[in-house]
Amino acid sequence: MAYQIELRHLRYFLVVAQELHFRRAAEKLCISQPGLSTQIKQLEEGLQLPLFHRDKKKVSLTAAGHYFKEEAAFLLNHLERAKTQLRLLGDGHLGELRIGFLGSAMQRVIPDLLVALKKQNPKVRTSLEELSNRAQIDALQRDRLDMGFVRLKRVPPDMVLYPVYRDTFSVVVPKSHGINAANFKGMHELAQEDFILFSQAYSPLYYDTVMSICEDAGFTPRISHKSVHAHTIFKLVENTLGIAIVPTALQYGFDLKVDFIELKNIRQRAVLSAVWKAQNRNPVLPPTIELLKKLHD
Amino acid sequence: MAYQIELRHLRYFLVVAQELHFRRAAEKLCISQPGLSTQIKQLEEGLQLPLFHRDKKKVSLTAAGHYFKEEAAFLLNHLERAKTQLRLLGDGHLGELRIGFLGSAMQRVIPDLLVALKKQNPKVRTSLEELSNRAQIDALQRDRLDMGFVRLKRVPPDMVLYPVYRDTFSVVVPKSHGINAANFKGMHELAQEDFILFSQAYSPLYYDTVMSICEDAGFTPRISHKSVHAHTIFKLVENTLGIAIVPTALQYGFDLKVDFIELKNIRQRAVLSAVWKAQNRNPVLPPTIELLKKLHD
DNA sequence: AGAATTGATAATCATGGCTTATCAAATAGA
DNA sequence: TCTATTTGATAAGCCATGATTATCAATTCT
Repeated sequence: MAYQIELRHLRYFLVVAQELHFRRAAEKLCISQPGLSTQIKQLEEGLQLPLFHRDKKKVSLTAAGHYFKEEAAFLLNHLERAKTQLRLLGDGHLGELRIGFLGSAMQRVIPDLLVALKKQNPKVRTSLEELSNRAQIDALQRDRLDMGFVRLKRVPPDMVLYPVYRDTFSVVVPKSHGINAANFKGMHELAQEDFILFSQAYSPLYYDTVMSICEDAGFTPRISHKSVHAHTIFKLVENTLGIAIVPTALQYGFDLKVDFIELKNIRQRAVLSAVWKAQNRNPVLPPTIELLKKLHD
Repeated sequence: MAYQIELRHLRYFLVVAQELHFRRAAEKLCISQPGLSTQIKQLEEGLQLPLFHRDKKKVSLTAAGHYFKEEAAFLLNHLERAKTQLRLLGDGHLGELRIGFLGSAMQRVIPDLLVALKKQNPKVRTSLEELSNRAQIDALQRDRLDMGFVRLKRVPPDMVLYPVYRDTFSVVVPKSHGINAANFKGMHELAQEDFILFSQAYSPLYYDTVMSICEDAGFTPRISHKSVHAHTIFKLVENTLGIAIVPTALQYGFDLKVDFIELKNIRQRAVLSAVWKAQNRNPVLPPTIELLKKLHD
């Protein structure tokens, strides 16, 4: 072991890795450039391999550097998080639970969970962030979230997926539309409509499921618009730019002039699942999972 | 923020937390007891809460101390793991990039990438495997591949799709065919031909795209044969069993008696994309992605 | 009480982190 | 091509601070 690595090294390294420029990085860190250079050199000596290519006036990360950047960021983030958890613990709280969710989980599942959690243990603090499926998985992987609420059927192997809410789908039509909940016969009636859907990148499972609904009805939908916001979709429907198929839960919480026709008789369901990392040691997580299972039962 | 926390603090703290005895811990750490005391005090100041009860001649952990012991151990262990990973990487053994690709990527994209990669970082080892779209996604999912080259427009949510090469399509006709590059008027001339295509299962996107090309020309193709190998397709064309539509790049690398008629004036393009798992931590991956983006620009 | 622990404090030493001054190499501009 | 500028690395010195020794107050044990 050449040199003992300290957090200072990681902090400095991260800034250099970001700036790819020693002088700018040094300025950002409020230290001198030579000081920074020696610290980075120490780090490289401690790891026994170079983290930067310094050839031809250009600084760039080596393969090892790229890898270590991830790890260093992870470590500092984890320490920061431990510190906030400690602060809460010191205040008598049990800790903080960082939750990510899709917009469509805000209608029922998330509020129910939060209320129950508050009731069971008032000393738990929660932070909420609306994120796409993809962003949630990413944030969980990096320990920026403790629990996500997604519409996916598979997650990385070190994560647990737990379905919490099976919803029906509903067709969303403008009030002026001839078809409504009373006279609706079946999806086949809608073969000629323009469809407005959530972007496939936002939720591939939703997209595939909607496709299979139409396929079951014997047609391929003509898609006129895509969006990642339910509100946008409803606005478009309201303005007769097409019809939509969305999880039924979305009918609450918006004040718009559209009709929902619930599709009770089709096989597809909109499944919302909780996800968390199996090895997450946040003390608030286990009671929350317990609670989820109890709410779901 | 009172004090900047360093790894030294964590290292010292862990020993004290284990021994619950400052003098013994100091001895174990080969430092003096007063030095250890001040360091622990600094740590507590940095976290803004006490980690030890020191009343009545007995040292014990506070609740916060218990929690922080876990976290500190985790952090140091994680850093150690990162270091050994890096050491392997330095030996060049972990520096392997496993690439999967469609046959049609072998003409340009893959060779270009490999040459550039070798040039930028000669210590990276690469392994290549020709696989179908589906097989590549599967292998990526199981961590058997680091990067794939596919013709797909969507991939699972934990993967990234990055288009790297937009190619035109070409009609492939036998030399003896009346129509050739010089007198070709448009796709509508080929409405009555038999078509030989790549299997739908091999590449759904290719299949759909060819269908849309014919649709745009006002006909539905009559399909006489399907195959998963370009070579087979060309052989069939050569023997006047039909004509084919394939990515233009395939005209290089085969020695066959067929003519390529490039379809420059249609809207469809054969897009080849790189795919990788977002959370893949192979250190060779990031510089490769960077390289791809630079090559593509 | 006296002896022997305990961890905290005080004063001092010295390692090493940081500074300024400077360099060689590469780049940009005229 | 020549100069001016910018890059990161090096050299020498300062000083902050981690660590040391000496000591203390408090507790426990005999």
